[in-house]
Amino acid sequence: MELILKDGKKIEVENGKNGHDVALSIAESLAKNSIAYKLNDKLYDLYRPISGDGAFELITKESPEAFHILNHSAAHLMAEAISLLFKGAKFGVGPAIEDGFYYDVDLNGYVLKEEDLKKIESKMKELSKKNEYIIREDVSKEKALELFKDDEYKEELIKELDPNEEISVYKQGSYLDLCLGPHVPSTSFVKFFKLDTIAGAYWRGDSKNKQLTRIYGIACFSKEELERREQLKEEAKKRDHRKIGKELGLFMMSEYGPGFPFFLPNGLMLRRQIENWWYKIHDEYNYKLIKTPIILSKELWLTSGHWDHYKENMYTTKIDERDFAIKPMNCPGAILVYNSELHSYHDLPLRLGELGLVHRHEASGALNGLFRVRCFTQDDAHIFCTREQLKGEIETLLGLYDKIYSVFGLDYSIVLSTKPEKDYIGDDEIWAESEAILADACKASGHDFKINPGDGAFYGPKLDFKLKDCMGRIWQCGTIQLDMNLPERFDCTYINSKGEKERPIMLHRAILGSFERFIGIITEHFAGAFPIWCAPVQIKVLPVNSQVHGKFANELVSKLKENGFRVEIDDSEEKLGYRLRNSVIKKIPYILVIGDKEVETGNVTYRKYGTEKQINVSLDDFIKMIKEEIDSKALLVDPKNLKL
RNA sequence: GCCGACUUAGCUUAGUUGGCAGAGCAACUCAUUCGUAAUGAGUAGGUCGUAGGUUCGACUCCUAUAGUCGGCACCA
Repeated sequence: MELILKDGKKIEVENGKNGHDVALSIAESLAKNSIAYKLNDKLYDLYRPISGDGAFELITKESPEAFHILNHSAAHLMAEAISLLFKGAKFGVGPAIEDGFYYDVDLNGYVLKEEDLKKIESKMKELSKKNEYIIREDVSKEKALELFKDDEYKEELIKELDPNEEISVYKQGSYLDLCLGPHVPSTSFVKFFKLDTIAGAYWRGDSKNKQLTRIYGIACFSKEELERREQLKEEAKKRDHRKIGKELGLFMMSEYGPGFPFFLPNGLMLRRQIENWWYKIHDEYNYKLIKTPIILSKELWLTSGHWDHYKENMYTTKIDERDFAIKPMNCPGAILVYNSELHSYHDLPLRLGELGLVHRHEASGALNGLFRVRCFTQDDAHIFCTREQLKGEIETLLGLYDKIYSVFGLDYSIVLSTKPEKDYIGDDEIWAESEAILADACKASGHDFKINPGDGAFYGPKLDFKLKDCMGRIWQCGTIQLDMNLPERFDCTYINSKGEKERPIMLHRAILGSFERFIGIITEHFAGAFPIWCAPVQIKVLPVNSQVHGKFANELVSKLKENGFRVEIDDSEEKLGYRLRNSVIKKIPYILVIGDKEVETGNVTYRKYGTEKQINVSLDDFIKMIKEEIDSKALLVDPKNLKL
């Protein structure tokens, strides 16, 4: 049989071993819009039909799609192994995911152990060696219900399918699964894999349902690829902000305050640099900066609607017999500031910025280092403007976001979330108009964006900013949200040019999101090797012999401090190599070694983090260089090329 | 909150069927005074997360509880 590829190339299917099955499988694939494959020495080249006329294109094994198909088949292989090892096991769903696959299984109350994963893996290897063909079959709904009558989960899924459509099932050996496909042609494709974690997961993702046992794994086309992915995980572990935070003395947690982080001297120094810079930029962008109280009365939260909609997540208290709540958001405070005086259209846009400390009672199981905490500081702002000013405001904001993210070398993408299907407030017309304004502002400032239909908040559409760190992980940090709710509830107004009261447009926006989380993200992004402008300690001075060079070294420290640098000296009576190592481990940007040579000439010898070169320059040149590096907010090292 | 795992010195950790809790790093002391990733010797440091229980005897087994971690759900 001959396959025609997209580029016109033809491929002959050889009549080798199992030639019949191969032809059968390809014929099926053609008919069912599934995948076909090439039978020769490279068994794992996958093809997909690009039209109904038998043309195929190559999906290289490097492509995400091939990886996806392989992992989906690995999920089936695992399910087959489980069905053989655990009689009566029932199966939920088992899809491929971005970095592997999982299957949700019901083992009748049996608690799966780590050792069981090994057993399942061995069974999978055995089945892989058997090289069972993965055959697709289309059956009627009745037939499908009959086939899966012993599995209530599959049954439930089948019942929801269109009775007039045929239902596809995939079979390999004794194992049969309800599945859309596609799959690799036979089990031997799934050769390099690993099962890594066992977790609980609600059936159909609903916490009202029973929890099934979810087993996660990963499959690759080669041993090397599998090892590479394992290594990436190892690297991520080394960058873990909880580990680095401890090593560098950035922050700590205490069992006396689960989810409430403590900032340690180094962590606070880092944070102060970012805060100072944030304040400075917001002054430049004509924000009015405020600080509003953490505790405010119940009535305020009733007016804002938080008491009714968000009460479970709010910390409440009583003061002098009156109910209060600790703010979970800064908006009402900012609105009180806005409403504290009468505004004219000349005042707008009014940008009220606040580094606001909020508390939210997050579920205990949601807590995660600095990524998910119960108290955090949002880099918040509430912008009050007229309808006409909206587009310009958004464009300015997009420029501001660019400026801030680029300092950290973080790429980002924008997602526009639009009107929910139901339970939203505001006129459809205003929704449409503001969605268009958000989209236009992105386009006008040259930003691509994706649309997430129906994912807007009930009170307005929003732009979300997804940051990508050096390991390719995505973090949602920034957001710009239009709010049609609170200005109404709090009766915010301004006097327009005709002397009439008018309702301003209100935007919520945060760039970093929360300081805590953002510091967690950049700690992992930089693996603790922060750019010199925000590094807790910028320079470490090491006298070769503290008795001989200590005095000179201390004078040098004073001079550097006078220049505003964050400097420490290590004049302990240890060998230079030992003290040098300690400074490198702490990821201090510059190490100055002071010995006879330096004392004589007055020059300094520095070693920059990430290099081993010793560079001798005059003190003035060194100071000038560091100042430039701080002012330009240069990265210390390429975060991707760090030796960890 | 739910499922599961984990919790041993400041940190990283060993501890085999229940029988005196062991190490490396850090700290401290002494010697060493040294030019780019760990000088050597010694000292001290533990109610084995917490509270109960079983047992002649519990770090080890059981129950409860707290915290952490991996997921799920949540993130108006």
